[in-house]
Amino acid sequence: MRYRRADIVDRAIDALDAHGLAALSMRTLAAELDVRASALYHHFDNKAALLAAVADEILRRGRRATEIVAWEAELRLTCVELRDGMRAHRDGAALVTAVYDAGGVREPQERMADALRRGGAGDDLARVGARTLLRFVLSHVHDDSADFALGLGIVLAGLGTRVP
Amino acid sequence: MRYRRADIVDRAIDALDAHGLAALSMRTLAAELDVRASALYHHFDNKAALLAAVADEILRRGRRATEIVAWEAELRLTCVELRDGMRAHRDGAALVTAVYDAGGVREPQERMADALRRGGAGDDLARVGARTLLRFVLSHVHDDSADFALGLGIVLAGLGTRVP
DNA sequence: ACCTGAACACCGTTCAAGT
DNA sequence: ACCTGAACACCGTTCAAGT
Repeated sequence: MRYRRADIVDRAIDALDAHGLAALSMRTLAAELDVRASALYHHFDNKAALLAAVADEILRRGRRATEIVAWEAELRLTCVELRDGMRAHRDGAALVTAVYDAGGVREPQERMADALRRGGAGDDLARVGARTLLRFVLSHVHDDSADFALGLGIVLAGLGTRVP
Repeated sequence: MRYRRADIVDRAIDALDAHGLAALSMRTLAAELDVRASALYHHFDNKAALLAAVADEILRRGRRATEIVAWEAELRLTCVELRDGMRAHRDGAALVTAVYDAGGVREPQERMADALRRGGAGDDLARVGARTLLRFVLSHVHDDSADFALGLGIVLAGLGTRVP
């Protein structure tokens, strides 16, 4: 069989759902594709690059069409969308967090910073607020939904005391 | 040489400072102690147990005597202490986060929940607020101090809108 | 363009045996 | 009580060679 990058990413997401992140090695993924591990290096520089592509695809699939609403509602919706996207796959949060920590998946954070600026926040507040929200989501993915909503409300209320 | 658990934990912290978490394998640590890797399994069940002991020791060393103060100041101090403890060692944050995610190092979170309850928060708010703060600290360890203080102020202000 | 085969330099963990 | 020696079943990555 001959594959393209997208085929490998698709299969990696399947493997993630089936066996989890700890079991997603270059060798096991290659075996699922009935190929040697070394073949994957034709498509990706290394494992980190492969995981980054997988994280991007997971978040892309989780994204819904977003209407322009009041900044707080938009931020809340973005956070819920992110959480849902990650929860749709086994170890999705662990994977996205690893890639985020390595400098990837910056788009959601920029989207939230834009929303804050549209709401009247200055550059520093928009930047720090967006990062705080993004990290809140990453670290609370596995809380139950009530706790997540309560914690998110706390952070948004804190932002509300500082956005005009 | 014959060692005790504490000797191994001390050497692991030295190795962490010198070479980082990624380089801290059972084999490299054993080599620094001039011992085989298998000897470490006499002292710890597995690598996760060893890392948990290292994380506890890092946080214990980072803890300063805390006076009883107003709940917000106490929370702020606790967060700064945690951050300082982790920043004192290379990959300290990555290590403590890994252990926290595995269910370890619950004491700081309990301390913050107590502070919130003393401040008048209900059980749910104390629990979620403490977790939100703990995770804020874990995920902002490497921000510069101004950004950390600003973000922490946001979360504390949010709590302030809910604690009587 | 995409893949194989073989190798290199590692891992965590187990366990009988030594002192 | 603490450690060795040897093994088992893995890793990520490289690279010449094949089609």
